[in-house]
Amino acid sequence: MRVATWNINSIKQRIDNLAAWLTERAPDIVCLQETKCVDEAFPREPLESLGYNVAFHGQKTFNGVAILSKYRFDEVTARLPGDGADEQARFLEAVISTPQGALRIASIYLPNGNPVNTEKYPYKLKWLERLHHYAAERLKLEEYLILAGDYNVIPNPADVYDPAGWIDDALFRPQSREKFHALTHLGLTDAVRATSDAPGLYTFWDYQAGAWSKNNGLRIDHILLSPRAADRLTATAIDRQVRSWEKPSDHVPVVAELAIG
DNA sequence: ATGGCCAATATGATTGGA
Repeated sequence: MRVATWNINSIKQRIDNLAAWLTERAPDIVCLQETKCVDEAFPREPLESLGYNVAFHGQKTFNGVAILSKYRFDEVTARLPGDGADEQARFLEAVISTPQGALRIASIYLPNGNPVNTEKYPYKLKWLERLHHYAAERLKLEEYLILAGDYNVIPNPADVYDPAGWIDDALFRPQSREKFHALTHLGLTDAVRATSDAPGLYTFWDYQAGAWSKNNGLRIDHILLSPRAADRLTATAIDRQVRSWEKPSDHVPVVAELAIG
C-alpha cells in the first residue's frame, strides 16, 4: 500500500498537476491539504475517474483537507476534537478495511502560527495539544493509524536550510518542536526519519526569493505511523521533482510504502 | 541585477501563507 500526503495549495489551481502525479505514482491513499475549496465546488469527478473514492472538508478561501482512496471508506469524520468553536477546516479522518483489520488515516493541516506575537501562535500550540490528545486516544485502539499532513513544524535543525535564521519562527520555535516531539514520544513514528537520517530532505520551498533554485527548503510535511503501521513500513520518498513542474504547489508529495493489504 | 511569489476575493488592494 502506497500512502502519501501533499499540500497542494488550491485544488482548483493544481488539479492537472494532481491528476498527472496520481497517474504517474498510483498511490492508494492520498491526504491533501490547503484545498481552498468549499465542498459544493470540490472537483471530485476527475479524481473519481482515476479510480479514487473522495472525501473532503473545506471552507471558503482558506484551509481545506481531503482524502483520496482506492479503498472504500467505512467512516469519514471531519474536525479535530477538543474545541467545538474551531471552524477552520484542518482535519479529516477516514477508516478503511484491510485484511489485517481497520486502517485509520487522518489528513492534517496544522496552523502555521505566525506571527508569534498574535493569537495565531497560541492557536497553533492548542491545536498541537488537541492532536496529542486525539492521537493518545486513537493509539489505544491498536489499529493501523496514519496521521499525515502539513504539520507546519520543522522537527530538527537538519530539517531546515538555515536553522539559526528560523529559530524565532512559529515553525521552528522550541515550543512547537517540543509538542511535535511529544507526539512521537506517544509511540508515533516519523516515517521519513525512520528510513533516512540524511539532511536536506525538504518538502517545502517558498515561492519567494528563489528558494527552490537555491534549495532553501523545509521539512514540514510528515507521515506519522502507529506501532502496527510502522512495523509495516518498507520505504519512503519525497517527490521533489514535482516542485519543478509548471504551476507547482510550494509543497511536494511525501510517500510511504507499507506492506499492508 | 544581491531582488525575486502565489492564491482567493465581487477584481484591486488586502489577507494569508511559511
